Amino acid sequence: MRIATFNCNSVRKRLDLILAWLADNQPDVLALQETKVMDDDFPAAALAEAGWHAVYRGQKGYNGVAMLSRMRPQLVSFGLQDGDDGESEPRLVRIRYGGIDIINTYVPQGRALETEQFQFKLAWLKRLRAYFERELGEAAATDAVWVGDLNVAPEAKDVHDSKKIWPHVCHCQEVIDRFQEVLDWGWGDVFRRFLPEAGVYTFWDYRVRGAIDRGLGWRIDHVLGTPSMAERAKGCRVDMQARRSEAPSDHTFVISDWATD
Amino acid sequence: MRIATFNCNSVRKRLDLILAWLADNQPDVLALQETKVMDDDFPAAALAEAGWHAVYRGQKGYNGVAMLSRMRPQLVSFGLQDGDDGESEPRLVRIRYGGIDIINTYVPQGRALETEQFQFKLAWLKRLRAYFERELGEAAATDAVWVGDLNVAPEAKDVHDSKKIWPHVCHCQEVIDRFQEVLDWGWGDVFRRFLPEAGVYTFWDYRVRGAIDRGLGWRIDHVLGTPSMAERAKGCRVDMQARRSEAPSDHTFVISDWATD
DNA sequence: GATGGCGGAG
DNA sequence: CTCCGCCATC
Repeated sequence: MRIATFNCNSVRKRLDLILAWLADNQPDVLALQETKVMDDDFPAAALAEAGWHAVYRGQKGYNGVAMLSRMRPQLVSFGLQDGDDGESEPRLVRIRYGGIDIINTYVPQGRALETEQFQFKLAWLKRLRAYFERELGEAAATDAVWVGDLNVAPEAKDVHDSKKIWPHVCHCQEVIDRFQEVLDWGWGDVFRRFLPEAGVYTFWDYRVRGAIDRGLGWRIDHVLGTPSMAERAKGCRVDMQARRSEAPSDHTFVISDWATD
Repeated sequence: MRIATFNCNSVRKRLDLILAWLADNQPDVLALQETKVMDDDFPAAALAEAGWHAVYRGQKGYNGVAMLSRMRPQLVSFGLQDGDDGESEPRLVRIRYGGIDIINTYVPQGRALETEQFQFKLAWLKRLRAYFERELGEAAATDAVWVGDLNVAPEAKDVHDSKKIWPHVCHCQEVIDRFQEVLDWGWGDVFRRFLPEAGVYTFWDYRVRGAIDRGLGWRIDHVLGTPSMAERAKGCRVDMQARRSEAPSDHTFVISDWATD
């Protein structure tokens, strides 16, 4: 089973890139974030024509998540389901696919430390921990994979210069602590199990010239698994090619492979 | 001598198209309208790299004219030079090239009949007649070519359905009369001398689906010459290929060939 | 429908 | 730097 994640920064702008990537990489599931499209305008027809099923929830201009898969998922749900779904639906989609719960999140970025957007991000991570507890139950008894743009770089090696960047909305103690509380539900970092070295990134700011070649990236896209899934994890890698393409997203694809049982 | 004209609808968006077209068609001079770029941002370097000299005058967002040529023009001037040059400079450029005065204009479109923009268009044509008289002197004694987007479809055959369109800011009696006054200075219609048949157009509205294939165009881009130049005219044609290209302008190239003397 | 400008976001 | 939405122009 191959599960990939990609913050596409507009699914419409990246449609050709995504279709080519799907054809080349043949994942079972591709999780997309920042689709930036209302549901009526999601390019479902073009994806269907290429043989990909899509579930998606978007809004005008920002956010938006989707799950592409070869077959229709067994179950689909959107949002944190804690009473504020209008807000959280374009940030969380969960499918059951091949007997696995796959959760795709686009965690709020948080804008700046002193803003209420940052407080919202912290609260969102707390709500997410509650979501996993409430919706998935015991981690030890669940086959689940969590992927997405988590907007958290938890370790020093997740950024190119931790001291220089610290404190940042994606790399500061409050966010790391809140993220750890989510992990404590029972998530294991599958990305780092296979890519433990420093300098492996998944996002490079458009505004930083030559960021890729200068190694000025961030590891904020994640692949995590419950204990049973962590055991089944066979590999995880980052596809740099897409980030170097003609009209790239500022993120790139992360691909994970899992034993089918 | 080959002189071409093209309303490019943003020289930056059309740069690759223009470079490819120049390489294929090897004009001596290419007149551009609606470059839509401030002078500092004109892609002069990329053109120079391909061996093309450029003179240009633009403004923010709208209008803007340029002349591309293999060699530096002998003389260059911008605007109607009647005291309102700030306005008219991004609409008129004149060069002397190979012993010929070549005038490139982007005549105001005129928005709608009841607007002051339409009155401005009529006044602009009057000012243009005065310009030719004042700046070029006697037509019979002048080797001059006038090209550009004139926003005038003077004859019924210049539009796909004259009765349906009439009266339109580009196809109504007032504009035709005012245009005739400009022609009366001494201009001969070289485009129509070589392309007299109906259904030959240079502009197709983006908003009309399948406009090209359905023949729903306008002939509003012109090539005219003084009597001596009309005599030297060897041919005129419209290049449909560019309008059918991937990311086209709504206009296409008009190419004229002239005996070198 | 396809430009550009602007302001907001990342 | 590159998206979005909105507005204006043609």
